[in-house]
Amino acid sequence: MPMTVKELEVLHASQGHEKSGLFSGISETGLQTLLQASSLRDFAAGHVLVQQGDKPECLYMVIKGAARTFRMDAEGREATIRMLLPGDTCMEAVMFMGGDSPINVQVMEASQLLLLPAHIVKRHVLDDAAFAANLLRIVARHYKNAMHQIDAMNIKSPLQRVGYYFLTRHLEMAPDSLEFTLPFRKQTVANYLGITPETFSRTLQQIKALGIDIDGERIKMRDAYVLCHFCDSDTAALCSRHGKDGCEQCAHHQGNPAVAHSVMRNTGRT
Amino acid sequence: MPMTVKELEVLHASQGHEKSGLFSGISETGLQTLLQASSLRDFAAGHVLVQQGDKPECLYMVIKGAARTFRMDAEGREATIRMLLPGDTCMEAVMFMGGDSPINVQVMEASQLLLLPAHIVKRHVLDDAAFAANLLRIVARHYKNAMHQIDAMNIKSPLQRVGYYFLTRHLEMAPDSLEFTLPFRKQTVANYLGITPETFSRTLQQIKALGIDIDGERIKMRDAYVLCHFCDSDTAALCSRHGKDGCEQCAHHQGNPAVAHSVMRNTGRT
DNA sequence: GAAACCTCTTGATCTGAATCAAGCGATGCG
DNA sequence: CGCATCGCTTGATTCAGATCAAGAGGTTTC
Repeated sequence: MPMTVKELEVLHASQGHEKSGLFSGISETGLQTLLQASSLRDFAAGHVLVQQGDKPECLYMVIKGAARTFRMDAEGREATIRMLLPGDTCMEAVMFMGGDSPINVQVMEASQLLLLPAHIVKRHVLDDAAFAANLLRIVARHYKNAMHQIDAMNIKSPLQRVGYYFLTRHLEMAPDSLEFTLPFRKQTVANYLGITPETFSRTLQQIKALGIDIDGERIKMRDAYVLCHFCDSDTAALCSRHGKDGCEQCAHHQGNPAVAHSVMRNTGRT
Repeated sequence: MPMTVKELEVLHASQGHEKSGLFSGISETGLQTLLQASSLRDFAAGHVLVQQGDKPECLYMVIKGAARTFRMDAEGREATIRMLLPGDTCMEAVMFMGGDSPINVQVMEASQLLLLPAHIVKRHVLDDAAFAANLLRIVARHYKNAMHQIDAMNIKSPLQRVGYYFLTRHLEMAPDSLEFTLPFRKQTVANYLGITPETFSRTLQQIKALGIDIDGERIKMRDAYVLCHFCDSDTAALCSRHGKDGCEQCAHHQGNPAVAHSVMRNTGRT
């Protein structure tokens, strides 16, 4: 089921917020090949696209709406891996992992997605190094994000997790504004951060005390530097204010004797 | 500093335990190009190869010894991301993330590593789709691993984490034996699992009660099915005993009404 | 327009892992 | 040979976040 002309138009219109770069730099004919094989479909809120254990059949790109990927244990408790907004893709990594899908994918609101069959993607990777490189970049970015999640869980307190999440949200959504919104409902964000909705709620109270106004899903910062406490060396690179005067926190990123020192301990056998 | 003939021999000898498949399926000339540009070096235990914030300069492959990748927060606390044994590579993903390295890499015992300069790797990816596909597979596998870590932290109790870790160790190291060893010292494993050494130690006591004998770093299972409790759908695919009679636990993987049911709740707005 | 529902918030209690603090047994060194 | 060191274990205590329970505010439904 190739796409109709109308659908292609919709897709092109969507390229504006195309963050993933899945198609960037690839030849026009290559793009045509891929799009011919794809289809554009609408899904209702809550629709489950992929379940753990399914064979990965498609790469999904969110055109309109939102989705999430998550894992579930035997008791039915969920750990959110990623939350997707328009332009984001999922299952690109899964199809190269080998074996069945380790994740569930669920549409979170009425959404429109582009579906690209897995066998097409796999074949095209071997034909087109630029496409392969794009996928590599995307998967590497996911991996980076996963690493952040890991150390957030291992290391950070709820306040730090939420603060860091706010910082990345702010930088990604509206770096020039003192205001941004939560792109998902609070319980979803809480699960993504690995805390309960109750704890999330209480943590928001603490955040308010730092000078951030929270009104429903609207977050208003008193000034541009209130989130600097939560900045780390990765994130600093994305922040236009990094190193400026107001950013007191940044002092401890560059030299960071604590790091060098701490790394040097802890040698040892296998 | 290209490799000497002798070093090349060492490398080829090492291909036996080459898990990563970094070079599999690529042309002989391509391989030569890559190896010409690489070097083989020895490092002492504890040596830090990369620190957070460094520019990624090399891809590292462990030939002999062991290494680990980890992140550190401002207070100097560490979260281990991966632990590398011979044949494993690191920094392949980082060089495609853009920006500085979000991780530290440290050699854990006297080790020999292959160093492949980042600019060579990046260039070769665009020349050789097979190489790009190999990298994609490797990074995807890391990502999968990271996802396991995430849900382990989010969801699982220490007992479940350790059990799951033992299961994967067992399947990876010696699927046909009732015995395997911890490849790292206990405090390192504990950190990888996101728990303290004390908790790890206590958890091992619980594990013993399940019929697993722990003598230092040697782990002996009473029978092949004692770890089945910790199996999940991902891991089942690797387990030769999956579905056999002794594997009672597996019953709940196939139908798994809990999963289907639980997924269906939890719809909702953005 | 009232009732039912849903999300989020707030409060009280409980639990389990971190922390603090010894103690044990190997290994290495003077 | 005895002492120090290191990795691990074990015990006691603490405390943060989960859980349980209730309530407030907003939206949908009939």
